Amino acid sequence: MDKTLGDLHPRAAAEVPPRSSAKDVARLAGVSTATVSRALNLPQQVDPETLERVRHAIDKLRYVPHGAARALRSRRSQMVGAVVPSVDYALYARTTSALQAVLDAAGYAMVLAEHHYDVAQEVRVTEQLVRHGVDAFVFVGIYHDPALFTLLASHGKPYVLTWGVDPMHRHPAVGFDNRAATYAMTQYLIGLGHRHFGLLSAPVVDNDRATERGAGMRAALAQAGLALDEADARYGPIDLRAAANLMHEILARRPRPTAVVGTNDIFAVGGMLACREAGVRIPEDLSITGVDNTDLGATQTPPLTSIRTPVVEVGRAAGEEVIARLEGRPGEPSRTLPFEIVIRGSTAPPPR
Amino acid sequence: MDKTLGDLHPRAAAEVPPRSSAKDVARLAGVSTATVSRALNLPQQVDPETLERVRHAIDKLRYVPHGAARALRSRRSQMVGAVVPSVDYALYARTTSALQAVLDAAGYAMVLAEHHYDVAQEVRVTEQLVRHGVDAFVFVGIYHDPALFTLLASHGKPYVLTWGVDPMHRHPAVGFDNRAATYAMTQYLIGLGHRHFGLLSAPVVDNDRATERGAGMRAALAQAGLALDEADARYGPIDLRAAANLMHEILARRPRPTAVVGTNDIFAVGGMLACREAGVRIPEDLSITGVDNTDLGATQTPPLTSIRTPVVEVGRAAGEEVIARLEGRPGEPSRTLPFEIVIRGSTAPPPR
DNA sequence: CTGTTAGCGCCTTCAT
DNA sequence: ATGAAGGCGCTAACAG
Repeated sequence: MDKTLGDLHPRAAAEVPPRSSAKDVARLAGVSTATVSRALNLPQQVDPETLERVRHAIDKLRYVPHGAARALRSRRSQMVGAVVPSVDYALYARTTSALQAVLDAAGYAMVLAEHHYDVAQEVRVTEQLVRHGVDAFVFVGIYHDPALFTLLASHGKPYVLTWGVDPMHRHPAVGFDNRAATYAMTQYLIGLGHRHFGLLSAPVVDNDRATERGAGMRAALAQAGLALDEADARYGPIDLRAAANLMHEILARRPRPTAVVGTNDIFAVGGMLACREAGVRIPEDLSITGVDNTDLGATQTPPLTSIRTPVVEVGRAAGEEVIARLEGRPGEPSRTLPFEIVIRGSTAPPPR
Repeated sequence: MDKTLGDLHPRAAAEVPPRSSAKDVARLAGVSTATVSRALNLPQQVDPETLERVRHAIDKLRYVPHGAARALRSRRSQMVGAVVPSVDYALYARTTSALQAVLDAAGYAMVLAEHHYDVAQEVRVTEQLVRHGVDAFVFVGIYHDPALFTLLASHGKPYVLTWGVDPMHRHPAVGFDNRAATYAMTQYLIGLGHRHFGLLSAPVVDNDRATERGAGMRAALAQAGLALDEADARYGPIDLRAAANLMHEILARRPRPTAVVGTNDIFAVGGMLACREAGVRIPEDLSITGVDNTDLGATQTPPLTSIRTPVVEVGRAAGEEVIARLEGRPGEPSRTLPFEIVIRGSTAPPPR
């Protein structure tokens, strides 16, 4: 029917009945707007009978409080900004999801922004979120542009850093020790007999996770009297194909490393791809390891040795910490969560 | 130093200097707040010299406009709600990321909420976002609780549905034809000679993607005079281990299907895991296919035959559509984007 | 327990 | 090109 079809097109905002306000609810319930506000925010202070009348009016009018007005008056928007490099990396998505669940349960909305590993962009999007009125922030990583902290301080916004530990304890942080993770992994590889290592990493500039993970590997090597030849290290974007291409360069080295550490599972699996293409057998010819213990790594043939990092717990704990600060409770200055090596089929003693 | 350390603790909000307002900027620049507002929103109407003075004052005071006040006054918050089942599914994360980029470029903030495949929860979180003042919405999927549309209509919020097509054109939608995707895939398998099929799917209740993908498979079978025995179909959560367990049940069937269609790559890879565990060879003994063409599937041994769905394009287009509606432009009533079968090593003619 | 009152910070006529 | 003034919807302070 034409009439029906005509009705389907999105209507201009002007044609929509104006949304009802606290005043409308007050009128219908025969109370003042102050009582409506109290019914919503401090129901225990309202006479049960009045409360009932107000609630009925709210339902009838489909009243939903105007968040901006509330935020303006109460100086709290009940929104938290989550600023992450990219949710394309599955593990940041998991942390973000856990954070979202905690915030939602406490009545906070989560505003998400990405900066694609660009510290300047990170400051920019954070200022956008300040502009939009978010009350507090969660960031990924420990290192950030000093301008970011200036911005946060000048607006008095609480924040929590995640996915790392702040050695100086200058900022509240919830995370794990990235350096210790690759340190442990490298020690394990050394224990298997490996002496010649390669590294597949994200660019370390402005990226403390990558920096620390590389440092952990180098520290373990140094402790065993070994060293990483920079010619055996490759840096590139977190992308399977890019990682595979870098791995081909490592495979071309002579002598060739017998163990390659990826700073996360994407690099490691990209490396495995290159090995398949080049006919290099894992783990007989070459051992390879990742970090973050993704499904991607665990389902490879052979399955990838990796490190289970507590990404979900980080998101959850970050949510708790940021809410604590928002509600005036002190919160932990920092929380360091445990990781765990998961040994699978991609590692073995070196050939010969 | 103790003094320094003492300074590291998060300060209570009260100790923070009050953020500067347009009034402060006006005073410093020697103009009225109206001019400050114009300098920000209609700079071409302001004398260049005055503009310069105002901008200088803004920088000096680190002034950031108060979004809530602006939203209250202008009745637009410049925030868009993205309501997705879960960003844990990597593909929704990619769509969300693309959406975020488009919104950010246009000055909109993205508020993210998840509902974990619960339609009632979807209405609940959407109302939360309305409460927080978002101007418009993007949802995943075509089917939703009618109460959701009532809510949106009663608040006059524009919205766009994604990841599917609305056959009735009742709602603006940006997506692809899920049914056609599995239809094409099943036809391809039939062409290889398969006659006995299994299905690994998400629960279809309230999930149009799963429903349509299952329907596409059944339609292709019917067209070839075949049918899916419901005893060869299994439904469960989008989770590798869960999918593997369901696949073990299918593998126990006698006679056993020679081809199993997963409604996405997680199910298919979970299925491959079970086959490895059971010693069933792919593709010699059994063919298996996914949908969404993830890295997870592409890197398996053998690599998974799948369907490249335009998940990034969907996010981008949804952003454009929702912005168009927000800015009063009409926008397309719906956009259907193409998909593409990607044939890899997990499919072959049936045994014997 | 409830009503009255006074803004929160900004944008937007209406004047000038 | 700029200023003065009112009010968006709500909550906090103060009465009663």
